[in-house]
Amino acid sequence: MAVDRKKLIIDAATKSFSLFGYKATTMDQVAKIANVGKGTIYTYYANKEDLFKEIIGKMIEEMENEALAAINPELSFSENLHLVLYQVLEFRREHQLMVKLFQEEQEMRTPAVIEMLQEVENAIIAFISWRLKIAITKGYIKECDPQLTAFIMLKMYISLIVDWERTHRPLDKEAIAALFELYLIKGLSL
Amino acid sequence: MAVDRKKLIIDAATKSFSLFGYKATTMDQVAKIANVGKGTIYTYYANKEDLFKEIIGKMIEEMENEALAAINPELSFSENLHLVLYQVLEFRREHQLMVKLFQEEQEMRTPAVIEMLQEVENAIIAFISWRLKIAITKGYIKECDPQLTAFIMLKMYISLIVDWERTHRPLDKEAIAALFELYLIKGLSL
DNA sequence: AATTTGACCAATTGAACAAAACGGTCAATT
DNA sequence: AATTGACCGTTTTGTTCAATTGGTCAAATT
Repeated sequence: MAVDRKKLIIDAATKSFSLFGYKATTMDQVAKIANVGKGTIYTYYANKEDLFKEIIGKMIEEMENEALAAINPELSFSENLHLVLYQVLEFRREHQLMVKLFQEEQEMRTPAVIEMLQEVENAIIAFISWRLKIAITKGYIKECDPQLTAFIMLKMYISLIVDWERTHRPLDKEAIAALFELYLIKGLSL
Repeated sequence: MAVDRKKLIIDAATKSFSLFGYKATTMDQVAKIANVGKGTIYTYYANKEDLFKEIIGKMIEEMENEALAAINPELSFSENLHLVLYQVLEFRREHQLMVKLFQEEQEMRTPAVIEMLQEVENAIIAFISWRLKIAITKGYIKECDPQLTAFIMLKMYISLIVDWERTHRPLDKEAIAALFELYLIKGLSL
């Protein structure tokens, strides 16, 4: 085997999507960066969106691995929850492709991008939901709908980090952990 | 005094903003509906945005009154919190002007509309924050930053009602109250 | 004299058209 | 059998220009 053209294509597309976003990435460009004829791309992927899906899929896998790696069995459930969610949002903030896609979602509303980001959100919720089920079984937390609870947790976390920072000074990692513990785990009642 | 031209203008503008949104409402149209020369509008308001601001201000007042009216002193703090937030979101859902503005915000991203909706959100948060301060003083709930807590409450509430409904079957009023109580007041810890 | 008005102005918008760029195909090439 | 890029129909982009817009102000009205 001389060169793995499929890998060349994925690498080229990942680079271009990260640099220019989905819409601004052309198949000609991907072919050129990959040093491959445009037709070759279509022997591996049915269309542009299909290529995009594969790359997002790999990114989700990567994110899940990082989230799993963040879990520390020696710490409490709520501390781990914080670590995982923080890891996820850091991933969102640091990975060029992710940053570019969020930008494109709210600036250009590219349908394919909106769809894929929903996919990413679903994957995150599924991951948290999975950990919640374990926590409930082991009796670490109350009975609750894991799906809905994971949804609320992610939304609250995003609110605390992304939305709050839009109009106020950012909260540091410890402050977020404390707030999350207060609001969701302990509750406001005395 | 023959006719209150200022009131004619406000009524006309409110009607037009509610029917067509901010961008699609022209000053000529407002003048025509109000049966007033266009120049007259500019004796009361410096520009279109100024007129818009006045109308949003009146709407916020109306919303605050309805929120206050929803409070029932015989019920617990958390029940009242639910009533107020539910009232606010019902207002958002039912008032034609509000509906139109949310539509315009996400479809056309009109800057003046985005700015005013931020103003509305601030007013809601200020209102909840005020009630929270009272609750803390009276010892109904734990010490916490009222501003930040109100922010989180509104965001969580919007998540439960608006965002959740986008991909799942809607939660009824009682379910939302129970979830709000579970997540924010009691907490997930055993 | 004070208030109200709509013709008027500069700036913005959007319809219409042409040109360029796009995703995807496939006959020719390796 | 695998790879390619010229080619095709469609979509997007750039450009023009007339119509519309927010805002002004001299004239008309009270």
